[in-house]
Amino acid sequence: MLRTNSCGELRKEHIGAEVTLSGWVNRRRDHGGLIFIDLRDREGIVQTVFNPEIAPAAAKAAGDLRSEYVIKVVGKVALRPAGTENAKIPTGDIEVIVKELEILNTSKTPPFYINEEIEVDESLRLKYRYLDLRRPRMKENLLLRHRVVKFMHDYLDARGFTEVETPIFVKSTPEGARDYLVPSRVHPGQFYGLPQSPQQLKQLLMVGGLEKYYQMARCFRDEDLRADRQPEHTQLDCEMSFVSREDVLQLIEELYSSLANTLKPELKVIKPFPRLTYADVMAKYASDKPDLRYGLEVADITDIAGKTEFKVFKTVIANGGVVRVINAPGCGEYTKKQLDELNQLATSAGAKGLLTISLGTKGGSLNDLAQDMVKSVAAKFMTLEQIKEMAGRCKANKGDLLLIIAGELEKIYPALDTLRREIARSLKLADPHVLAFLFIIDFPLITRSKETGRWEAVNNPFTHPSDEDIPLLDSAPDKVHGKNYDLACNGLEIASGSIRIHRTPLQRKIFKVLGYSDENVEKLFGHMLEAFDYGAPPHGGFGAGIDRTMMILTGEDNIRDVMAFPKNQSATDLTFGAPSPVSEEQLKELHIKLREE
RNA sequence: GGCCCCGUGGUGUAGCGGUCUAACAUGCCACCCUGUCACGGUGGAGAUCGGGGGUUCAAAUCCCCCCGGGGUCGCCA
Repeated sequence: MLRTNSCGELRKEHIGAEVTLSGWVNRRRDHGGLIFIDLRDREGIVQTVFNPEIAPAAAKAAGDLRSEYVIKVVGKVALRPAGTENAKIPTGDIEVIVKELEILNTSKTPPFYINEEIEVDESLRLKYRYLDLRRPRMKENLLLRHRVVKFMHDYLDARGFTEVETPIFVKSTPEGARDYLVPSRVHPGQFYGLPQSPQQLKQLLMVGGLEKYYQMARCFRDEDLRADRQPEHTQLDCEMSFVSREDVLQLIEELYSSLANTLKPELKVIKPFPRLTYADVMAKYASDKPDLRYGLEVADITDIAGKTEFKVFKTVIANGGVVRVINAPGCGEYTKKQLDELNQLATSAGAKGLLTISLGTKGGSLNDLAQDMVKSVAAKFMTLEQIKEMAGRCKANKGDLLLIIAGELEKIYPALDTLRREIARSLKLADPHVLAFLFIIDFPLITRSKETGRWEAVNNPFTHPSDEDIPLLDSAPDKVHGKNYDLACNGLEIASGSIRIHRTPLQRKIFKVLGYSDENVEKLFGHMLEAFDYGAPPHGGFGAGIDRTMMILTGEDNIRDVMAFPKNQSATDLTFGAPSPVSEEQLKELHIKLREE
């Protein structure tokens, strides 16, 4: 027997028990005579004591132990002598007096600390991921991830959902992201595509009468990586028949709030989740996934700006542009350098420039503000009254800093969003103990493509248009809203879904508006349309990102820290060294000849 | 592909033209140490400063190119 107990579970009630423990040497304190070994397993750490007077052989052997050796000890749980308790660890009241020691395996000195929470170069962590996983942070993240997924399974099972697996080798379509491809050995020159999501499959499951389906679905996208994006990620994929948007939103809200309350009770969830239309979030937060843990709302001051003598404003407005402001509270005394940095940030996010107006020093109210307290390159082109009016729009006070961006509406959103995040970050406005969920609804269904100038689906072509907007499909497709919805939290998009089209004529109509030829529709979506013809029920659902869910629950700002074996930014797996070349024989079997670049 | 940031003993950092024959902490090795818990003490090994080129009397330090890593835009639900 290798163990009777885990290291981490031992408490006062185990005193007197003879236990066998196995684990890793977390730390060794060799006093010459007495040797203390902190023994670590998944559940925690316990102090073991080697006393040459009690067990001479074991004590002698313990002198050779080094960090990360794997050992088995047999000993007795004892109360620690008075005054030597360690309040920092849960097992700190007791210790194990060792009688026998067996070294199960030795270890080389690890390339980085496992027993200390020190920031280590991430490439090194990824190369030795199996060592990184021993560290408390990664271990806790993976254990929590398991409980989150388990909670979702239980939650949905209790509500009558059935988990159905869908294939990983599916058909490649030109829609959406770039597909990962798998060459077919049996069919020369042909390829499978890996699913970007099981979208069509789950709709067909609804046609198949499953009614309530879910799956922990692996999704693949061959696009560049980001802090919250990996080439493969896991989605809680869910679909229901005979539901309205309201039913789906209720389910998501219940699932996420009970999940957070159960597994992370120390985090505060604001209920009910606010629902904002896409138009609202863009106007107030310049983002479709705003962090609502802080205000810093964007205000429109186009009208006031138009009355000033500031030429930049006049030109922008004359060209149909707008002027927006964000208040940076208490930043009125920012230095030239700090203002330059904000400017830099705004311009690199696509703004033509950033106008700052410093509202003097803290103390007193906006009414006390005098012209000579105002600092801005544009100060002489506007009256004190105009400045106060702008300040009032964004609830600014004396001592604050107005950040103003002028330009074409669509083009200034990124800069406003960037500034809002930056101010919140530097002022530490986002409470790490709050989960600020919100639903975004009433997205536009169809938009004009920037590159091709053609109409394209904002979400996917299966999203049901809002009933009242259906008549607009011919006259003004861009005015049509969809029955889709997003769940965002703390600045991340967490889930996304919609009520789908379930009748062929409407689906054909959408394809027509999107400019698909009849021939293409048959080729790409014929199987879907045919399925709808056989009594497809009304249905809708969502896909929720498990990895991003883990990010908000753990507070990690990088998706790699909630995955066991993630890829780095260049999509390589540093543990295995994938991707890698393959043999000529393998290529030949797949009928593949490499191209000269 | 564009922009920004980073690369110094095993690890984390300091040094930012000369006093660097590269410092500190920790880890590692040896010896000492019977109540520590980031144990303590003494001694020791360990770095061609990511690579290449250039500027200079002199480069870890300045410039250029390359490589690697991260963030971001494009791309992507």
